Amino acid sequence: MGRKPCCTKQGLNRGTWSAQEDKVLINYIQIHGQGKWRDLPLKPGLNICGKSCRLRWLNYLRPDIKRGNISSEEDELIIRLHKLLGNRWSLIAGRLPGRTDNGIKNYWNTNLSKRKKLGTDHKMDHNVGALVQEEDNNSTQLIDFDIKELLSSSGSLQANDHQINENGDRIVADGDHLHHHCCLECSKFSYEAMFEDLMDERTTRLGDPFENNDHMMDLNSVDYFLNSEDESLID
DNA sequence: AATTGTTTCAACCGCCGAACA
DNA sequence: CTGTTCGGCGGTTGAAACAAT
Repeated sequence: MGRKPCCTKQGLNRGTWSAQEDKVLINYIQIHGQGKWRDLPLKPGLNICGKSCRLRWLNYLRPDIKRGNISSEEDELIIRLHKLLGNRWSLIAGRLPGRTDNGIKNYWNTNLSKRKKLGTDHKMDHNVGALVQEEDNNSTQLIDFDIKELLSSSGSLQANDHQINENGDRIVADGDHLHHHCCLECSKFSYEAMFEDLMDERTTRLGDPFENNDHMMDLNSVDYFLNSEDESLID
């Protein structure tokens, strides 16, 4: 019944990795590839839990990793992606080639969150101008959300003639799209789900702004993606 | 040079969904 | 179908490095 246990987790080394342990791990992955973490503690000279091995490889030893020296472009991108995605570090890291989720999380916690507290990132605090498509009696309607209002924790949100109160309850209009994001049973409004759908919907219409060429993504395309209007959907 | 305070970031922890026997 | 583990994730910790006194 069930899987075999991965390791006994008893008597395994913890803490800072030695150069020898790094060498064994790199050697193992070169031969066996990633993903066989369970077998790693069995390797001679590597008495470390497989989970720790995975973390060491992904966050430190991987050959394509970039550490430190976050460029201003990356800095700006992290802020914008964080505004869109929240603390979903792996998603953010996926858009920054060579950067790890742990690295970006650390960077945010030590630099950006501090900056935000000091109120010095106001230049990034512009409207994204999100558009939500809503089906209503077979006609397509656009709802223009003000992202600043959307992200504010208090007050009601205006969406044309629709309103969403601070509890996330839609109190005027009806529509499939908002139904999708407003869990009426629990009255919880999911910004994340809404942003995900916005991203998907815009990607379909405008192409993937994150489609990169193995290196740095094009910030201009992100600006276009985030700020462009699609006149074809407006009545 | 010694001590104390601050910052950085690698590593750990616990949770969750997927996979598996 | 059920119970268990794996792999992945975000939050947090704490040792090491650095700065200030």
